[in-house]
Amino acid sequence: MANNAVTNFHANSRLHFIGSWRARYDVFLDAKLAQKQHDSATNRTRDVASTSRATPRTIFHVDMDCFFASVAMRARPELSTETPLAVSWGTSASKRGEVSSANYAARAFGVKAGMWLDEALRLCPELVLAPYDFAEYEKVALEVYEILFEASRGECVGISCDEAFIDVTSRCESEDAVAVAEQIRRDVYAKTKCACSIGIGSNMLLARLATRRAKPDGAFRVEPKDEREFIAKTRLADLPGFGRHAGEKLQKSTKIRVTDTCETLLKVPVATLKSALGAQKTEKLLEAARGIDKTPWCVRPQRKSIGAQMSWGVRCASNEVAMDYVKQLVREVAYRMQRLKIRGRALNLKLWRAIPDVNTMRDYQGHGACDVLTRTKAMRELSNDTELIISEALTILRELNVEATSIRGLGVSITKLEHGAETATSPGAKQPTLSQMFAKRTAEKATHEEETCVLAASDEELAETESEGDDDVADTQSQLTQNDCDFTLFNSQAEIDSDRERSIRDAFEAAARAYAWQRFELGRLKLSKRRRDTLSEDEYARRACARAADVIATQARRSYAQDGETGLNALLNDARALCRSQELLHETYSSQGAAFIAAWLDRVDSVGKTIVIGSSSL
DNA sequence: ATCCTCCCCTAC
DNA sequence: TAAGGTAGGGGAGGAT
Repeated sequence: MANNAVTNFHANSRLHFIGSWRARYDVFLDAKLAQKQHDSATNRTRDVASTSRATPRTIFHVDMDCFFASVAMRARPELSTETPLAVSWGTSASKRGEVSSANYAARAFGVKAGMWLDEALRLCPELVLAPYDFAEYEKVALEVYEILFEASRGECVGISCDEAFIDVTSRCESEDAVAVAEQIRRDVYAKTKCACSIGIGSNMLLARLATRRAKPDGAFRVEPKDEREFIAKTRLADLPGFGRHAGEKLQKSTKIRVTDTCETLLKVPVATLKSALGAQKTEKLLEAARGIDKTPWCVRPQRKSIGAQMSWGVRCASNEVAMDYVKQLVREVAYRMQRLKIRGRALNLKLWRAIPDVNTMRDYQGHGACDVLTRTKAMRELSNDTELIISEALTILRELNVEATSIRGLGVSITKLEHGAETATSPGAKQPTLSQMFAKRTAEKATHEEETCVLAASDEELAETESEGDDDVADTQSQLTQNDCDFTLFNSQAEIDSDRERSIRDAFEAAARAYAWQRFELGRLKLSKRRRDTLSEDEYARRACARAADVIATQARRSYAQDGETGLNALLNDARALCRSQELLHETYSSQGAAFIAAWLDRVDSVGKTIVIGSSSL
């Protein structure tokens, strides 16, 4: 049971969404930069990835105001802006969980992000709670990025789903910076119904600090003549990179508090700071305290590591279970590497080991008090091959020699990466067929079908023929519930044990829907012309889904008959890959389709993991 | 000297 | 106590 919680959490967690933002954004960036190269044939080529800025620039720091809460608000048009609302995993009944984001009405009651829900409800009993909606955050974020790219002609550095820097130096030679910022803010609001704030400064640091003054829903510029004064009065806690531990160390050795200003810090002997914080950190801190920021401007930084970890609900009854967790993590990482065409040379295993006798039984699912161990190993070869990485990872796990029952979390990450390399060709790598599948979007002509992916039924298989008559309509209709299709993938109980049937059916249902939507939206999934004319678009899409599910069910049965469990797992991997590939298709899809597919992706993802982990820990 | 490993710290 | 993921940078100290 605990494993279900793990996998569901993993796919639905706010931290996972935030942490994996870069990967989603990269897909968008690639499309953007490719388009830009195309533009440069007609326009003048511009330096997209310039690495440093010596001269003063005009930098905007664009930050969405209480992003998750704003997105939640637009889904609830009946609420006035005066209604306090918070996004949280918990409900007002359970009062468990933390506030992830609170709108400004809620903040007026003292409700803040990070606060426990029971406290938030005590401060503000009428607080409206909204669930996470990751698909929607992604959609809004990319809409905002679209605007920022436009406004800055591609000079946009994405920080997260709700935050970015843009360089508008050249544009602000002829236009007033604040006016430009206000225009961007209006554009963002018009497109997304979400407010953002913009800080303006001569470098990224000053722009970021300016945003603090701009919020909420405003713009603020640090004028060049005011920079000295501005930074001098800035609190140390506001400087980026200056966290809790740095604050404590500083206070211990210098009596300076994080609430003191940069001005104060500069009076401290440099040697004192260095012994407390280290040379590099001191250097950076002192630069920041003078308003200097030498961070390179890089629109598309190269990824240096890629990994996945789990430290929630991890409980291992035996070594085999621990090995299964590791295998599952490696599959996730290898899959991402294959999709991104990245290979690596070094493997890092991270393991949370419970500290004996410390709060041991108090945990429900959390990792509790732990030592965190990490081990690095050079891999036999530059690779992104699932099996190779699994064997290397299991070697490390064995060498760490940790009692399985004390393991509270595991992580796998790959470093020393090489980009753009060819993908592993070993048997495990079925996914490339999917990249082939979706590479076609950008391909000049829509030649289809070297698709060997199990789920990728040919269009012919999916297409209904004109000759199918009204009987078929009735047939299909009988399979439809009021709002949805009925996806029966496994008809016989004997085909698969009933415990797992439900999960697998769920996964394939989601996969089938995603698949059908892709085809539908690409205009390649066709019902008969007559039917298309008589059905509403919604109804048409539903039938198309039902049709696709049917074909996939047949394939699933065939695959199970042929390869048993192995065949099913391969199918599940494909299902996950298929749904994930929606990330590649944002530009092609309608927003409705993209949102649907994103939701199904989550389901396939979690069901897929549940099955693999669950089956091996039975 | 320089690199590497195993941490620690930070941001979002 | 509590949905504790992903990624980057740096330091100490050992290996080369």
